[in-house]
Amino acid sequence: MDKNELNEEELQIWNMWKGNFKRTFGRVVKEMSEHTGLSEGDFGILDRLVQFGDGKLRQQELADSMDWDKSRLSHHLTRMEKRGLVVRKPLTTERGVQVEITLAGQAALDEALPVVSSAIRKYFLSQLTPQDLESITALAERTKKQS
Amino acid sequence: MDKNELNEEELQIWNMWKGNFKRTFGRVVKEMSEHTGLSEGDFGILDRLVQFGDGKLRQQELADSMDWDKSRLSHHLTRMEKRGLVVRKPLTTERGVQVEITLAGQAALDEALPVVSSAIRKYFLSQLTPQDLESITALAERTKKQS
DNA sequence: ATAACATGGTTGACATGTCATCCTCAAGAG
DNA sequence: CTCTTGAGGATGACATGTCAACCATGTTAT
Repeated sequence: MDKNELNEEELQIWNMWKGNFKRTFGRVVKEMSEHTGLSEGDFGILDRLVQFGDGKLRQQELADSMDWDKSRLSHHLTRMEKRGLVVRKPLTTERGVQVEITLAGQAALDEALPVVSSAIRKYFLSQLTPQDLESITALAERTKKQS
Repeated sequence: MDKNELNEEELQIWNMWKGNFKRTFGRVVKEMSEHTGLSEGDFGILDRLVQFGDGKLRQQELADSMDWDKSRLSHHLTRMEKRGLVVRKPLTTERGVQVEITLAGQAALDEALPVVSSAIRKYFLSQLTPQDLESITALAERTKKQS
């Protein structure tokens, strides 16, 4: 048995797993962006601002919670600021930058939340069996611990 | 019960599923790109050229098999051609363009194949239980059939 | 034949991601 | 105090993705 190359079934599993994610995730993101004009990144940022910081967060904290590096976040915030979704203010107490959601940002988020929820239900949750739930949970645990 | 917003567990499932994919898939892609300089798109294109067309494919067929639109593929091929991985030639028999893998492209693919296989084993296949296999297969079937 | 339409591809503009580099400011080490 | 070091960000260059417009060439209807 060849240790290197994947056999047909192994390749199939990989391709099904990848294809399923891209299909489903793409549907959810597309439904949101078509209905609200927000991208996945936009939504993640706005959502964290209100969930974790009551509308404002330090830039570095935001980057950590998104699992983005500081450069990526900086670029994205620049674009979002230009669209009026957030503002950046220097911190007074310490070094760093405070990111705050604007009224327009809050409005966009409020509009997006139900769309996202229903899309996740329609394209993802509704397709899951109880077995799938177990599988997803356990697998996520396992890969999180990997090197 | 609120039909719109997701409850805590539903949100957890979505986030675990999404997080697991991005982590695992990212590890595989990163391992390949670090070892061979090929991106995910590069690899998919080169692999299909040899698997489905013995080294050459019509551009539109390639786009279909990648599930990419023609624009995306056109841009990507332009960059790959510049790096010497493929060449484009007008078809003589009919309208359209023939994409051919070059020697350099074949060499890059040969180098990448074992790296990709071992990365998929290490980060993905090795983490799967028999239950996971069933779950992945059945779920992929279900979502493929969705609207 | 010619007008309408579909197919196969390219292009430009812009959004998103990644990487390396640079800048500023703070905390310690000498 | 000066020198190094690291944290927090910004920036420029370039790769990747998306969308709409464009162009050329076949096909079909009238």
